[in-house]
Amino acid sequence: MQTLQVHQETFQNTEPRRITHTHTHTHSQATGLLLTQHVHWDFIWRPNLHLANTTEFTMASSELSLILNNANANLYPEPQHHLLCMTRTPHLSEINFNNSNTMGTWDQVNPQMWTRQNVLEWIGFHVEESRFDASLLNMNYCNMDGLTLCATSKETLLGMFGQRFGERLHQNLENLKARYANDLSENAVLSESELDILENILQDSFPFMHGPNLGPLLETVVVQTTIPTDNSESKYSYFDEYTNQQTPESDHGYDSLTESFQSSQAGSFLNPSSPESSSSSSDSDPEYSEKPFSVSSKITVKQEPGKNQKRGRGRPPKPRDNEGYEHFIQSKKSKHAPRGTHLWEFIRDILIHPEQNQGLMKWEDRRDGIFKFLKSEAVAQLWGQKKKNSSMTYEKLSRAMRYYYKREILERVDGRRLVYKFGKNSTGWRVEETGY
DNA sequence: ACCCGTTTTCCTGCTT
DNA sequence: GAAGCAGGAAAACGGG
Repeated sequence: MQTLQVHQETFQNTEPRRITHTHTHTHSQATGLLLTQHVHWDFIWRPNLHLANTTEFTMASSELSLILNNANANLYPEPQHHLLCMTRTPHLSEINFNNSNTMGTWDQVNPQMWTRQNVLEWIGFHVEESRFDASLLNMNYCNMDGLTLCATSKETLLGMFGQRFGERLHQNLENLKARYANDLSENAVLSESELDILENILQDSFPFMHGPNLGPLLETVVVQTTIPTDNSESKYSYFDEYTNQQTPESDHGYDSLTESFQSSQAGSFLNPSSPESSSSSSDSDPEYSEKPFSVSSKITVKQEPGKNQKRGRGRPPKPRDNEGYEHFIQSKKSKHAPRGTHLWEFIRDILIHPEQNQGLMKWEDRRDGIFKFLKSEAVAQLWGQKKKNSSMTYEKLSRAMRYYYKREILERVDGRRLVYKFGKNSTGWRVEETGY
């Protein structure tokens, strides 16, 4: 058995090609050698801070948009950068360095090593393959890492994903597990080429970081570990992790709307009828959500003053400060930027989950798709939150709504304030489509 | 670089 | 008068 150590200095070195590794020989029954990347958590979630351009933002404050983002991630899967997929403990030999497989990274990785994003992509792949109605998915059940997934019994999977889709997932998972079953003790040593590739990945991942800057951020060690194959061995239990997550503080100073969503998030958004949903799902962005521990409960970002400043027509340019993290986010997302949820989809999703929307909107006529804004400004705020636009108002939102008339996504409802109707070009709201 | 689709912003006039 | 509606105009912005 060999233990390989890549020291922290490796990443402080301005010349990463000098990565060194040492071998120590020990007798061990360990089944594998894992490359563990400890990325400091402040780095992981600080970008979220920057993204949240709201007056006041708490980690738990934007639940609806976060949940919707999760839903988006499922509907429009976004390929993740290698390193961000590696925040748990992937086996180096299992990393798809080419990333050319259209199936996604998960296909090249032992399911036990999957990140939550990998699990999402895997589920998304099967949704596509089986033409399963993704709107029936409970996103909370999709938000688990590979270790937890592998530790989940068939019965539980069936319960989570339904008989047919659950069966399919279970079958495929078993196949994938079997594929990697004999491979765990192999590739314990990094070859020079693998080290080169690792260097490249690190460089790609932190293009704005150079040599010494990487040091404080990355602390990479290679550890010898046994991969648990049993439920009881699973250290990072999905259920433990989420049920132990702290509840949002009540005095965070966010608006009442958000509070109402905080209090309503115990259930699943996409599948509100699911009984044992206990996930908080407060991970705003799956890419940065691989944190094994809770983070501080409140983060406040002050908004710039001067909102009443007179300005010209049209949309002002977005602020371009903080190039560092911003650039990282932009470059990472630009590869395959997801098609964001459209406004009408956002509205629809609020409507089809009435127990989650806390009286923001209601159906006037469910069959005909007629609905009404009950808290118009609150909905606008929420929409703005989703679009990282703290100055969204109902007036602006309604203008966008009116543009839908022409495209027949919405139809006019004359004489009734705050009332709209879904048009023939909208989908996903009908009882036949949602199942409830 | 340019086009296109989808907003976002601002505005005027009208209706409830 | 306030809130909302209607829709023109211009601009932002991401994707192709």
